[in-house]
Amino acid sequence: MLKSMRSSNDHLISLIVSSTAKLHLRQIHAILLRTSLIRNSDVFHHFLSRLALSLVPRDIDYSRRVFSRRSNPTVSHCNTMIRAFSVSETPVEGFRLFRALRRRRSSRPANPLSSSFALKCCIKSGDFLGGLQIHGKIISDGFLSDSLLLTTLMDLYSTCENSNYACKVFDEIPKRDTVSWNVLISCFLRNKRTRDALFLFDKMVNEVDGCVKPDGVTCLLAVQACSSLGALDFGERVHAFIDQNKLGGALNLSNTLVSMYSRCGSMDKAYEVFKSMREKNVVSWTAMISGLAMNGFGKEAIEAFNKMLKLGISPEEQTLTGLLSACSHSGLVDEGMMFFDRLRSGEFGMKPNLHHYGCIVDLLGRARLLDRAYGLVQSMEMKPDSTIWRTLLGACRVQGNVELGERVISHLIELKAEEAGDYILLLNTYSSVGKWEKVTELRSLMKERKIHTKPGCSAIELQGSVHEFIVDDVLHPRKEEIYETLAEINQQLKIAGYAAETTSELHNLDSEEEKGNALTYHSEKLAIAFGILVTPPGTTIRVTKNLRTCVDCHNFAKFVSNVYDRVVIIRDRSRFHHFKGGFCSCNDFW
DNA sequence: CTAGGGTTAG
Repeated sequence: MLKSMRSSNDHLISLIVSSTAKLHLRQIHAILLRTSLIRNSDVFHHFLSRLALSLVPRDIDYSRRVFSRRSNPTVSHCNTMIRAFSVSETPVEGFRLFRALRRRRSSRPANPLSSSFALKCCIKSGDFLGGLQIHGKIISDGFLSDSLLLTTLMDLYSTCENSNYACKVFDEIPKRDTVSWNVLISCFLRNKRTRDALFLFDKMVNEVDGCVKPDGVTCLLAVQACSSLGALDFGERVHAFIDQNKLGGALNLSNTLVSMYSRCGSMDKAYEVFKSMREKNVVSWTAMISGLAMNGFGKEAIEAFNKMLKLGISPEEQTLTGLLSACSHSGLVDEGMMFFDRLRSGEFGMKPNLHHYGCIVDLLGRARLLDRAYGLVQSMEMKPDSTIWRTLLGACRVQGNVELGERVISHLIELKAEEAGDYILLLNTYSSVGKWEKVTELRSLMKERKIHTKPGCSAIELQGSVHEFIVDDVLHPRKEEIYETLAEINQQLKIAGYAAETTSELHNLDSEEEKGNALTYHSEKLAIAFGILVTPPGTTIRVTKNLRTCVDCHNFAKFVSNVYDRVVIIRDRSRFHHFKGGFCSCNDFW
């Protein structure tokens, strides 16, 4: 009798486990209620996890209802529910349930899975304090030996931007495996410790920690790190590692490679990877289109977009952002407006978002149609954000439109989103038309409001290691040689007709008094000088910069590319400048 | 009162 009952339960459970459709589960629910089999803890557990975790789309309300009707939920039942909340829109509920569970079972420690799922709830809801509480409970429950749990804990500190704590937890993990390493790498990546992330990758490759080896995820993270640093050599090394160890093939990894190569200014390599992919999705196409856009291949980006449509792949919002930015970067005004109109008509199944408007504002600004750009911003159905205004401000700066510039910055101030860079743009607008009294006025205002500029930072990669420079850098070990080289370069360039422009571009507020004689060295100049110093003649110099390159440095790079016969590639905040023989690929006005 | 947990694309 008992045996037959168990076998009928088994049958039922296998039925539950195999169902993913909501309707199906509802029918099963009805049967379970009618037969009272729902009371069976085992059956209930399987039913709940199916309903709460496997159902797509998820139905958290239904799950919550089912769960709350259970009179004596076990720890497993609660865990399932906490886990369901951790991936729901209301993760706070999961944390609440965790606390209720612990109160109820005060005599015995909860099982480590409860803490794990509750941690995920805190991570999702950004509840750092709740996470800290759980950390305390992990200690008091004696779960510090649970490597998986500690890995989740690291992720908590990672999302709370506390990479030092994440490191501490990492050191305490008794058995570190590839995933723990990956979480630390992803932590460094999220917290702008990109070089540390690459350092860890190297350590893993060299098998510093026993037999822990990089896997596909490690490589994906490393490629992302290279992408944000613009470290092409390192990226190629990681790519080679992927091929050698047969870790490639996954769609997300290939997509990341495409993006990395294009963000490192190597469109050939990006296309090579793209072409070799057996399967491509929207993300692949978007990566390719955005890459082409960034590198100034506007026509090719449009071609790629049309081909994607032809293949029946529907674009996403980011695809359109890439396409429209391609049009603006390459000065394809008519094409850009045409795509924008099609977008607005609803042809692509979406409405223009802020990024799309931003691209068009940029497009119109570059085409010197400032009034039209301003009109468009005012006609937007959503509230323009600071980026939109900032784009417009950039256009004002290029065209020396003081009036509109002032109006735009008042919008930014109204949004309480004005940044130091915005004041600099306005400052440069004033100085470009010679309004010096306004410049002085604005400067004292900035001093008064204690507005500090973000330091420019440039990076250059040499033999796989990345060297970073800030304005007037004095930290680099070879600073003497670098400054000597820079002085020599300046002399050479002067002969060729280069004149440093010290009046209209003032990134550094405090440099006014020094301006003229000893001029400030922007980080990109230092990086370029370093490149000239340490690489053999003819080597391409690749520099990555966090801000927008100023007119003077842009000019400087042009001359260097000619006088020293080098290809210089600068990655700006949003795009690439390829300098060769005294010219730049960009069609900006300078 | 066993089951069940951690990282990852544009």
